[in-house]
Amino acid sequence: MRIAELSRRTGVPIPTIKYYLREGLVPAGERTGPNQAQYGEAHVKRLKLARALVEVGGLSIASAREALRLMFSAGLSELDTIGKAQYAMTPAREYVEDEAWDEAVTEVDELIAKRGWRVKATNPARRTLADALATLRRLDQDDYFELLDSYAETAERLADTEIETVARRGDLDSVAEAVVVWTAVGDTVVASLRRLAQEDRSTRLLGNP
Amino acid sequence: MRIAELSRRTGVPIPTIKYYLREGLVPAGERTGPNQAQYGEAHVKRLKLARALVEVGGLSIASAREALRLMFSAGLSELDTIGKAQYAMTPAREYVEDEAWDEAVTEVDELIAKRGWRVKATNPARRTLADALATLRRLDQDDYFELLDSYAETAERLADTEIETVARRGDLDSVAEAVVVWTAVGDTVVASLRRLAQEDRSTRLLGNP
DNA sequence: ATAATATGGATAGCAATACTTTCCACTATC
DNA sequence: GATAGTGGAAAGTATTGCTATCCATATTAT
Repeated sequence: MRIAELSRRTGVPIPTIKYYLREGLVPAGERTGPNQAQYGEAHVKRLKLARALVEVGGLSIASAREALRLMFSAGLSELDTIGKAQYAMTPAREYVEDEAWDEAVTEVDELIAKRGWRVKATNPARRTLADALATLRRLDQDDYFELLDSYAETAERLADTEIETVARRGDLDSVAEAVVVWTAVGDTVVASLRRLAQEDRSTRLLGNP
Repeated sequence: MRIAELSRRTGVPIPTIKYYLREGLVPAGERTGPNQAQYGEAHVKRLKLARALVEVGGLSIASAREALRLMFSAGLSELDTIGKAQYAMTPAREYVEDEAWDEAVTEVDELIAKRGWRVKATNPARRTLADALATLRRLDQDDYFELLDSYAETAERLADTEIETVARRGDLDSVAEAVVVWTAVGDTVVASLRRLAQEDRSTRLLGNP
């Protein structure tokens, strides 16, 4: 198929497809002439995937490219896949390293130790979490820390179900795809459900019957 | 205090403070002369809060302004507060209304009904969730829907703990502040914990001991 | 066969966002 | 009285994520 059909099949405008090709989110088609190329089902799939990461997952073009590149590079085990997906999906941020930050880092380390989680020191979620906790501290919202444990337990529950589902896949490419999709879109799913449950709970507790 | 101290106390550069004042994220100081104004502790707090929403919560300036405006406008009950916080924090998106979308909307409605959640039809999380589910469908990742229920249960658990903590606050302004902070920063906390737990679970299941 | 349309690829343009910079008349402080 | 800081307005800037325009060639329609 040529670019027009690729566009029709995915709903992505042609100029945007060209842009994604330039940016390496989607691999080039097979050249058949000076200004002709063929795209296949793999391109359709990849394009949909790229769009999902950018639109629903909120990843930047650069992060999405990195995530896709890592996922579908050869020689990765399932284990690598998950770690690298996370790495690619965490945008770089600068952290204010004040007292609140030091305490938050300690808190994260303690939580991980207490839970017995095996997490590499390089996992960027450590810093992201520390940053969020430090922010809460700076806003004098320290009492949220009581909830951390129940949050962690909840996260375990989620991870258990997810890993189980992902591991059920056959080939590595399916695992890779599932991990990428799941990590990115899953955040949105969890966040939305949390908001819905919050409205329900607050209505029950505070609202009229 | 004047702007330099406000900047020192919060770590926000003076030009950025001026920008936030222009954009209405922070109320103007009390004027004492043609080019002089006084800021107080309330300004420090508000500025920190605004920064947290933008930096950690990832809200746009416009969303942050809206969230802050709604939170601290008079005449709101705790209940209004939570609903409006969510509304302000969900950025507007366009949805592709195809078959996958219709099915996803039905799925969301069914889930809410099954759970017995009392959620207004206007809650934007409905659409966000439907969009995410439709995306999964379009990527042929339908088997994730088996997990939805366990996700929903997890979300309930989170919401229970959160509402309990927030409701414990004394005055409405504290509730408002907690809700705003919690909704925005909480997403990041949950997402980070989920990633850490994922790494742990995948290491256990797939990795070497 | 030829006219209209489409293609791939390169380059440039554009709108939105989140700041920064520059000015300026004035104020505070050393 | 010199120097630095202030509030406020306006213009400038860097980045991001597309769009639009060109153009030589290909494909398709007539």
